[in-house]
Amino acid sequence: MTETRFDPAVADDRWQRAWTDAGTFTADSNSPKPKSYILEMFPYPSGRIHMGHVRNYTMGDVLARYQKMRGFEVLHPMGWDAFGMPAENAAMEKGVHPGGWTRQNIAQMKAQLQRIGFALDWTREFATCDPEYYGHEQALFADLYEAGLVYRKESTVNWDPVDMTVLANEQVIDGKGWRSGAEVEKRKLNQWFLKITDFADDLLEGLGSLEDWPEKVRLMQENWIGKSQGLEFSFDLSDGGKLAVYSTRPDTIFGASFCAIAADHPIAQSLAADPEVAAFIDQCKKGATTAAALETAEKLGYRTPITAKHPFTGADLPVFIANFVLMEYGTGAVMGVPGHDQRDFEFATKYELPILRVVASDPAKADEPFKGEAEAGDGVIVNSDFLNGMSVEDAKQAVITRAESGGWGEGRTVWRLRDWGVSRQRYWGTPIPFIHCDACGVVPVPKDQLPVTLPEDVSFDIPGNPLERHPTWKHVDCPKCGAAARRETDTLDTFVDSSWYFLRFASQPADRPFDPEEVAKWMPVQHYIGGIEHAILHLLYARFWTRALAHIGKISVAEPFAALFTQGMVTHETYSRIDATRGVPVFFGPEEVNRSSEGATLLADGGTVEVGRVIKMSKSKKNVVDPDNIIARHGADAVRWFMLSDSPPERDLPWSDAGIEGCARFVQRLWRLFGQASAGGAGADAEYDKALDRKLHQTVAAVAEDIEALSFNKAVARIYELVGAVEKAPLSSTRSDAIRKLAVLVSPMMPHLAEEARATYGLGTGLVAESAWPDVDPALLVDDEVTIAIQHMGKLRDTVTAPKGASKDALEALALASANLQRSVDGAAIRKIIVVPDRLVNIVT
RNA sequence: GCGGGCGUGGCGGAAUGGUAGACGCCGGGGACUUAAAAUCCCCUGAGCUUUGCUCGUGCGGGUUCGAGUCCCGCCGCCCGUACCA
Repeated sequence: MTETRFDPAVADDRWQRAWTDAGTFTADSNSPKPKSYILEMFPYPSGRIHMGHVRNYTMGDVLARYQKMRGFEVLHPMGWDAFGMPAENAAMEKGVHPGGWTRQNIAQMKAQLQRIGFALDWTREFATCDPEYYGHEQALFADLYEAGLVYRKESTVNWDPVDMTVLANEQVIDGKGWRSGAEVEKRKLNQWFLKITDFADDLLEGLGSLEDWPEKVRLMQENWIGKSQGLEFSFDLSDGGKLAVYSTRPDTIFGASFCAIAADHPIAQSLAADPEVAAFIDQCKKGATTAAALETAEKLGYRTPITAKHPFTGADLPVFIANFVLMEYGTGAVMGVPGHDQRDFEFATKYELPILRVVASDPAKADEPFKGEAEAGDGVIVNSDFLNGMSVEDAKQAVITRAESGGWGEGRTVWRLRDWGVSRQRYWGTPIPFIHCDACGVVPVPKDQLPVTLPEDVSFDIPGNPLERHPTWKHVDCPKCGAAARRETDTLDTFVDSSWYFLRFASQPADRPFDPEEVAKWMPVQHYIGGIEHAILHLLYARFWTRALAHIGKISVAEPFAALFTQGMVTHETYSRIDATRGVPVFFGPEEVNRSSEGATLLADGGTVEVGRVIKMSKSKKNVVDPDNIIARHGADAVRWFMLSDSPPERDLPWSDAGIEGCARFVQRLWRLFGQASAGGAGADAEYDKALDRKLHQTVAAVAEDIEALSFNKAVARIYELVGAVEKAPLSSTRSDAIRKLAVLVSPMMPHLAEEARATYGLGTGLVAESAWPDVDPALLVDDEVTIAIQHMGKLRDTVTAPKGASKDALEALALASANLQRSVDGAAIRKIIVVPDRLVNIVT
């Protein structure tokens, strides 16, 4: 046979059409087969598919194709998380409509995904900006309102005083508005909230059932929900009033040396007649609202004339207004224990307040000075009257008991988790379906009037919410009394859109968000794959929506995702030069640079550029590789193979040209091997090659195991080994059989190559994508012989071959017969011999 | 600041507490070729007094017959931190 090359430019398109024509990946909910729902986090349509998407969807694709070969009816859908800020930014910068921009991006990205040959059921595609989708979302939101899970309250936002608009945290840079450069202020707005805290206990409990979630994600969610037992109690104030505080560390109450209240605490407000106090309160309003900004900002306080009486010692503690205390948490006031809380320590140091030790590593160290920081750890209570000698836990209980019997406080379970603020003062999102009437108050839009659609005629030439300033959109009649009323102009957080999309993929009736019976057939998602950056918010919100919908009887599953996998990023080295005049680095893209093993030069002028760290691909660092170019050059299968090779899927994957070229070479190497399928083997028993057959069966079993564990890099390594072994094996029927099965084995990763090889070389009938995974003969999985390590004092001295399952005595004898071992032992008395069957013998002298 | 994770050759990585470096990339040598590409074969952690020995999994301790793996304390980097998605 003349040697040919595999041509992905022809084959990729041919097989993508064949799968579409055959409806290979269209999920049938009425199939009698067991169901498997494979889902990757749907993309935001930013414009182009990037390598991170390719990696994410390749992993899901391998699973989907593999599961299909294992006899499952697979649902593997794709859609678009299409609302969000980038569309509005594009509208501002380019003068386009967010909807048009988004639709164009979707069309482009869909075509890109199709060129990679993903086994997706495109019949279920939708975008969250489809009025049909967000209309159903509005109906669900109204249902949750009816169930008492939606309410309104004041909360703080970032306010740009120049642009007169709310800023997202991302739009606040170093405490300033990204466009205006003005110092950001905190401002209060009346906003919509979802009662996720009603489900705090359920969401925490539920983590225990998520055995196939990464331990780290469960831990992060547990800490985020943050259940803790503490004490709420009141101080008697010098002005005759009371100050309620909450503490998770009542055990340290004897260490309290001050109290601190939030700037918008009623007591602070009551003192605001004093211009100094008013000025301080104003100062506290400066800055952004993020936890990181609040926690790292310099601790500032204003000492009020009021003092608080310590409930045990009777000491008068100064009361401060402080910028690090938030009205939203607990009671908006805290007791300051500088010795055992880092924030309090910094505050006390600045304002020269006593720093008392009430916890020590042991009672003898009750007077040990602090080493420049608070000690938040465990220990024994000291300097604390009746608590002395107790553990931290016992002391907490003792204080709570004493407060409750004394009637001045009580134990309370509190959660770190806060209710979910879903209001956004933006255009490109789901309109919140409510109407404000002066007479009737807040009235939901009747369901037969849904969807509340976004107006098309909006402008983005000035900052702020276009819905707010639209001439007619918000002016409506009250559905209840018919009087003139105002439509809500806030839209929903886009995390709401992504909190139930997996249900809509499973079932898409026109008149309802989903059909519970159809949903029950597919849910929960068997494998959910996406980035670790979603470990908390998206995954917690989706879990909450699922539980909330179950709570109001819409569905019967409690947890949406049976198994979760968080994949790493695709990274690339950076190329830069320092701009001589401005002193800042100027970055260059990989296509502008000639990279050799010694370094890199700029194609434009031949001068050297600095090769920087390997970091996440980003436009600003220009270290982006476009999947389209790579697919055009090497074909989809080489890219897919690269995405799965080398790096474990949960870790970052550094992109390299050498790597993708190696993958493209391997595709051709396999193609050549597939061409040898009919060489030599006539099927006679004499041609049976047991060693090769064993390798084949072991590899099939191991690759299946690796895919199921999503250890794609190990599956890839196994396949390399098998390919090497088949290439080296003499011609035989076993070898031909191995080649045919190899095409099936690699097909989840390299589906186009597998189909083309089967069709060209007659390796089987029908589509590989619709074939069964090869069977494994368990008898061939076990080796007859094993290599035994011979150690002296834990150091390797020799290896010997022994029959599998050899007795301890036999292995001991083999070890002692080793000349290398004897030389090392050098006649010393043997104290002990450790034998690990089929593994090693360790001689201890 | 707080919560979580990661750290192994030149590079990506493999390794139920049991032979550290499988597999791939890069690099070196060779075969084939008029030549190149492609392909194939061999070598490739460091060092040494090289039948073999010593060192070596971010740093410092510890547990163990035996530690990349378990424990304690550090360092560095990454993710999240509630209005980026």
